[in-house]
Amino acid sequence: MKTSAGTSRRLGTRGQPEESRAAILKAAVAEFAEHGIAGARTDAIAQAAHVNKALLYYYFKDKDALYEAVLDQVFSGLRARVVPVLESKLPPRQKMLEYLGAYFDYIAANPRFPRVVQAEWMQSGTKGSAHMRRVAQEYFRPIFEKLADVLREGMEAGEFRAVNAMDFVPSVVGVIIFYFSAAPLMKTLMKVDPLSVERIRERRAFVLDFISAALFV
Amino acid sequence: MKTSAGTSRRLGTRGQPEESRAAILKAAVAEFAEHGIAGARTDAIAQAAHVNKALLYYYFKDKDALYEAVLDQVFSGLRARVVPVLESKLPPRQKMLEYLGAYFDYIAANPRFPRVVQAEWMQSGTKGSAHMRRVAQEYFRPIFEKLADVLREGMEAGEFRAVNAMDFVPSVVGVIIFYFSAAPLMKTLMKVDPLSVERIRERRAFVLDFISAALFV
DNA sequence: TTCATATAATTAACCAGTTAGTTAGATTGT
DNA sequence: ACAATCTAACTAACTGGTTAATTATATGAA
Repeated sequence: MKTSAGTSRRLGTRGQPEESRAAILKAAVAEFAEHGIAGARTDAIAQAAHVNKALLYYYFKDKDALYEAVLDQVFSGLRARVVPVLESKLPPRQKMLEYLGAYFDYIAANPRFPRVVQAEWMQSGTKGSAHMRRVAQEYFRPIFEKLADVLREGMEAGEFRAVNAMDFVPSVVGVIIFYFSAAPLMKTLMKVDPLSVERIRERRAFVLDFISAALFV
Repeated sequence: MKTSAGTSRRLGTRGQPEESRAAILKAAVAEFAEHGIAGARTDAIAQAAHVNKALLYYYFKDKDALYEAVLDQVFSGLRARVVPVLESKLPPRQKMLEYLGAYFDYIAANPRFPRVVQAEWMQSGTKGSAHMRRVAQEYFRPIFEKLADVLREGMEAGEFRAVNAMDFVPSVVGVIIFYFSAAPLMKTLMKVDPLSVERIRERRAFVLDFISAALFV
């Protein structure tokens, strides 16, 4: 139900186009996460989505555009969860905790997302790729700046230790994200499943405590 | 090709085989770091090493074996720096600080290494790839266990807060590594060069302080 | 109600460019 | 001479992307 009022467009459609598109996107997230941008195979995506490969190119311009759509889905979801918290009127300490929790929960609910992002980090070495810059501008900059505000506020209130946002923010992201992208490796190293429900609950508590201890006075 | 006049270092004739091998390996590190394992091009490696592509296959079985050699170089270097510290007789607090510093310095001196590793994380999604397990066994397990010992010791001495090694270790790695793999993105976001010498010095101080605050009582 | 028509959705088959890996031989120090 | 080192040229397989045809549905005139 997405035909909005106004000019009724003539839809001589069969099947559910939205379903196909969504299936493709979902399969693409998995494939890109698992093999990276260069390693992802369009045939594999089509097969996983139970769809002919040409349909990928019917809905998306090319592999790159499909990857871009994947990035948008991942980051718009993150933004939707996290920005409301940062724009709320909580005191800095609690706002930070809420932010950390929201971020963690989003990643925990979608453990393959970090890998999609890592694939993007990878994309081009020293200089940033084309849509890395776009993603940075559209998603990261606003979040980063709001987060820097919270830090400033907390430091002025004497509740936070003195930290540089340029140091603090990537550290937090690293702590949250790295655990999940390293999970397969950890699985081979320990007996415990790093992604079991209890483990994730423990991990969440640890992350909040760890960063609290590092940031709060 | 560089069949130029003059005495430009012409590897390729029967000069130093070790030099050729080393040149290939160095070029491979850069290429794998920049494009990941699937994105790396053997032609590009050969060209960067000023060597015929067939020579890669003279020294290394195939692309995969070359990547394995790259992994070994990266991780044996890390181990060489870090294990002596962990086996020294320092008190836990100082041993931990030494370890963090050594780790950080190794990565800072080779900022592309994290990307090589990320490429490996990526390699296979849920289950670990063949040589990820090997790397884990050969390099990570011993380091991890020694580190867990330090933690236990420090906690028993009442110098460390109560932390689970399974939580603490990947968090530390994440903090150290992520900054470098995110550097290209940060460069587009801030005015400061995240890899300048002063910035790296600042970053080092931050990391030590950040983790100290999070771990020490 | 019926039926031709337009068009969205979907596919099988194909193609051109790329890439890992090979082969057959050349070069060089000893 | 001869083996270690190195290369130009080649190939088999793969992969992103295209094309031409096909199916299903809505629309509207008769």
